[in-house]
Amino acid sequence: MAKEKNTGPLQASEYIALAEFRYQLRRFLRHMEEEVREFGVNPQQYQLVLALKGLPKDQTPTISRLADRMQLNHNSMVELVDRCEERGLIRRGRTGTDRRQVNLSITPEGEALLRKLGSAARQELRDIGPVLVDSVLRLTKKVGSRPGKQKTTKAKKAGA
Amino acid sequence: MAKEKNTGPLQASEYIALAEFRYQLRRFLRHMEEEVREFGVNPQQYQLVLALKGLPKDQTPTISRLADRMQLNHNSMVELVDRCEERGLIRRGRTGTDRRQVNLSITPEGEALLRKLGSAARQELRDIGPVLVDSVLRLTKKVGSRPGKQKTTKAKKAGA
DNA sequence: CACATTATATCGGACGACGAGATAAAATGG
DNA sequence: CCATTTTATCTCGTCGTCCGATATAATGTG
Repeated sequence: MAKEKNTGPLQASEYIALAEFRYQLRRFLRHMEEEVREFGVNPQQYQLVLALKGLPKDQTPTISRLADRMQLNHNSMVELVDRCEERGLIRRGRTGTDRRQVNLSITPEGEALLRKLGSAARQELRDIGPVLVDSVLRLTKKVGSRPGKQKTTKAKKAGA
Repeated sequence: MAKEKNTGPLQASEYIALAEFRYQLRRFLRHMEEEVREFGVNPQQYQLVLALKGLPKDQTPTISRLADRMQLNHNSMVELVDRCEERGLIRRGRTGTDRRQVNLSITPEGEALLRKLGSAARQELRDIGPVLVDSVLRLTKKVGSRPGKQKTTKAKKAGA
């Protein structure tokens, strides 16, 4: 049974699980990227619009906040916002209270993009989600219970 | 309770869940990136070594295979292999059977890197894994069952 | 008002990914 | 066995994006 939490060096099966997790993750991300590109939008731009749309209501949509949400530096976010604004996906707007801050909002075109890609994202996640969850669980739950066998059955040979 | 599979346009709560999923994902990826960089290695290089280490035994470690595993184009993989070889993490080796193919292998230095970062990866995943799983499940299972409450409360304001 | 802090913006440099095209080694057809 | 096609890897030019450093503007502090 062996359900130790094992904190030492990784076993071969763990490396496999970790690599498998990354593989599935990349497949998901890449598929979404391609999906996005078909609408003539760069992946990061879509991510920003999505981050804006999905920002919890108690948070203000400033440059810094979004930078944190996308785990980018402020300056990178400024540039990303520039690009998104140029393509008409979002808008800048200054707040009344603090004129340093920028309030970002989504344009109708941005909303349209979200609608088009939203279903795809959900579908994608439905397809690959279980595999992702499986990978994570196998890595986080416990190790060594049965070092030999794994009921993986993952999609081998993706694209290329 | 509303447990419809809903295939139509996304609801506000779904956008939030989707954005939250991306947020947590980025946090995980970025944290690992920083961890890797502390060892003077570029993230992608570590990923390649890991992909190599975690490659199922029935697959040959060629350029193309690894390119698929990391969801890159062949040429991008060639360049990545170049960089990894220069830094002494992996080695190229031609096979006897088909001299077009390249057989990649991990150097002792590469193995050392894996050992150092393996535990970090596992720890990382233990920390953030449940949140990821939660996000995925909330998006894939059904929607509207518990729209109000989320045990989010995670570290707002991560980096910079 | 001098000074520090916060929020955004700009610029130069660098890295990595890609497309297009080149090479080398098999496989295939006659 | 040679011509042709296919497969596997490699090379090069280019572009997008990220980052560090630095600048500007607004706000806060004493």
